[in-house]
Amino acid sequence: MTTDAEQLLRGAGLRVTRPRLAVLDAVHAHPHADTESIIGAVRRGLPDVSHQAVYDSLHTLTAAGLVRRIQPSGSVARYESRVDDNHHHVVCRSCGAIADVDCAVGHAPCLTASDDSGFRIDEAEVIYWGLCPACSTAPTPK
Amino acid sequence: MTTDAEQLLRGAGLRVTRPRLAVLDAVHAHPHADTESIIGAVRRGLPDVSHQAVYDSLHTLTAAGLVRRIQPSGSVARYESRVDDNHHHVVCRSCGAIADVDCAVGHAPCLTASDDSGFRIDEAEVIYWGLCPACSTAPTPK
DNA sequence: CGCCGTTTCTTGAACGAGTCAAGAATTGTC
DNA sequence: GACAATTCTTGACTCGTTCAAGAAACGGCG
Repeated sequence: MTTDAEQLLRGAGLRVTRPRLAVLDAVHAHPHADTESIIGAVRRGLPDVSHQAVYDSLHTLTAAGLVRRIQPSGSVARYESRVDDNHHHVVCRSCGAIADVDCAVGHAPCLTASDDSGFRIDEAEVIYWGLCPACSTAPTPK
Repeated sequence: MTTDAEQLLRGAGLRVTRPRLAVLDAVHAHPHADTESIIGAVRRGLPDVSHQAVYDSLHTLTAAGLVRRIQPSGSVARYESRVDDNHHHVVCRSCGAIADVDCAVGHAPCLTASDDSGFRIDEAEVIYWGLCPACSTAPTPK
């Protein structure tokens, strides 16, 4: 496992550091986790990492395209390791649960807007809002 | 104009207050404005409104469906008055500019996920990421 | 194998959008 | 007009995230 992560980092031209390896593992192990959860997961194997190291690592990994950052309205930043496979997310309005959804309309056509206003579009991000199975049957979150 | 806004509020079963009217006007006048801009716009006509009144009004109006809240990753909350017409947004990665885009695939089919994981989906939100015309020709944001 | 320059991490303070809470003012109804 | 309910004002406060300075780790080189 560590070897995997190490190769990913080297492949991206990044230095291999303990915090980065741990962060990469944590994101793989906990898809859609927020930063605080990732800090917790990282510290299980590396008790003394600073929160800042995790923030820095997440930024670096995101910039390198090794993890993806998502942030639905009203939520804190979350991270996942599925990248470059054109999938989207469903978010529960009630409990905030997130699940993956493959692209609705085939391969990657979501990238086509009807009128792009002159923008050079490079990514289409889709978030479906609704209620997860649990909240759907048992309403009234509060 | 005020009459319009007043009818919208009454139609939604909301009390008609000066701050709410001003907020509604401001959102109509400045699509995709963030909260701070809206506060500024509101205070041009109503100098003594508290920021809290604006926050409250925006929440109420959003809950009533009179305005829509959008919040692209890394941005603060923004509001717009186009509701219920199934349009999406393009966001410039460089300068943060936002433009409207009509639904790519016809009427409202974006609401169909390929596999909804058991969620009861009620809305599909699409954000296209790219570079606006200005940033596209003049690169290097920094 | 050990040194060196660069990058990354630690520590701790700071920031800003947004929220909470208590009391005063306003709304709409009787 | 007066009352109950809602909304607004004021001001403190939270929480995720960023900033900044110095210490430590990384990896290329001899």
